[in-house]
Amino acid sequence: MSSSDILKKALRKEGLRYTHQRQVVWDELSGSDEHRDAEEIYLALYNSGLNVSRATVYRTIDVLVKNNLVRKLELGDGRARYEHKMDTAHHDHLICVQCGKIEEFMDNVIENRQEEIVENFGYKLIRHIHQLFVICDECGAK
Amino acid sequence: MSSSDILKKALRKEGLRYTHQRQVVWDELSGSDEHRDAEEIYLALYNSGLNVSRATVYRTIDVLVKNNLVRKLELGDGRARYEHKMDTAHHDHLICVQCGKIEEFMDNVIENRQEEIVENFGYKLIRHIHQLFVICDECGAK
DNA sequence: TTATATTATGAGACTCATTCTCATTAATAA
DNA sequence: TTATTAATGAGAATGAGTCTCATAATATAA
Repeated sequence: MSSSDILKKALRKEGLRYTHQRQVVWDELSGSDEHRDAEEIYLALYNSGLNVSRATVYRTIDVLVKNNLVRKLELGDGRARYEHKMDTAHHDHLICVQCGKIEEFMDNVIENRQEEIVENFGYKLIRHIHQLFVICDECGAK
Repeated sequence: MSSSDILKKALRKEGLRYTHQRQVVWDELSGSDEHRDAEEIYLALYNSGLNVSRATVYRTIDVLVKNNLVRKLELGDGRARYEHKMDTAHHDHLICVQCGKIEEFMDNVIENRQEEIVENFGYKLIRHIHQLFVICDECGAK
């Protein structure tokens, strides 16, 4: 299924219209594995001559997040980062506190433990945030 | 060691002055096990007739966080919550996505796994955020 | 204690990411 | 096509948090 088919399907499911702006925002996100904030997405489009307003970038990202095409990362620095979820398995993140580099990790032991913990409380797990703030090899070498 | 001795010690270590405002902000935080935001702290003081400015509440909390007397929680909703760290062991949080209730958990298996993961990357773990967003028993019962 | 030096506070201006408003434009339905 | 309705753009508004600077309070020296 092509990038535009995926988007169209999600929009149809939500009863939303397929627009040029929504496509280019989705293209920008799905075409990179970086973890960028909304302004970076906006500027990348702007610098490609694609004038999508900031408001529309934010609105489109919201739609993509709601439909599970994009993941929103809150790192606690006031700017949310976004990553597409095409062909990607679930993972969490390591963030270097010095250089800001973001790596991904996934650990089944932890995933299972989480479920057990929540179960013991008698609760239901909806989602989780697990971020390991580190000093990466390059920054630590100095 | 009394609440004010703890504060005085931290301030002395930082070369900061011991003031009435810093004491009442610390009293407010250390006297409750809730997870409140800066505005709630400010209002609690205000309603007790203690007029500490918002700026000073923020500045004092920063000092307390830096000195490990208070922990800052970023839940991704744009408002940081704070909890005191007096007589408390390390723990992470469960947050009900419906009612906002916050519970604490701690799991050694997960703690150890984190260390191993970071080690495998050749990185050094500085701190972590682990939040389980759930539907709690009360909200799930409906 | 009293004077002096220096830090802390308060009030409100400011910042910055994000959301909202509303007139205009574009996509879908008829 | 046209009519209907949703989406967009521009910039105003919001809101948590930070900054400024004149004034007040604390620590230091005498």
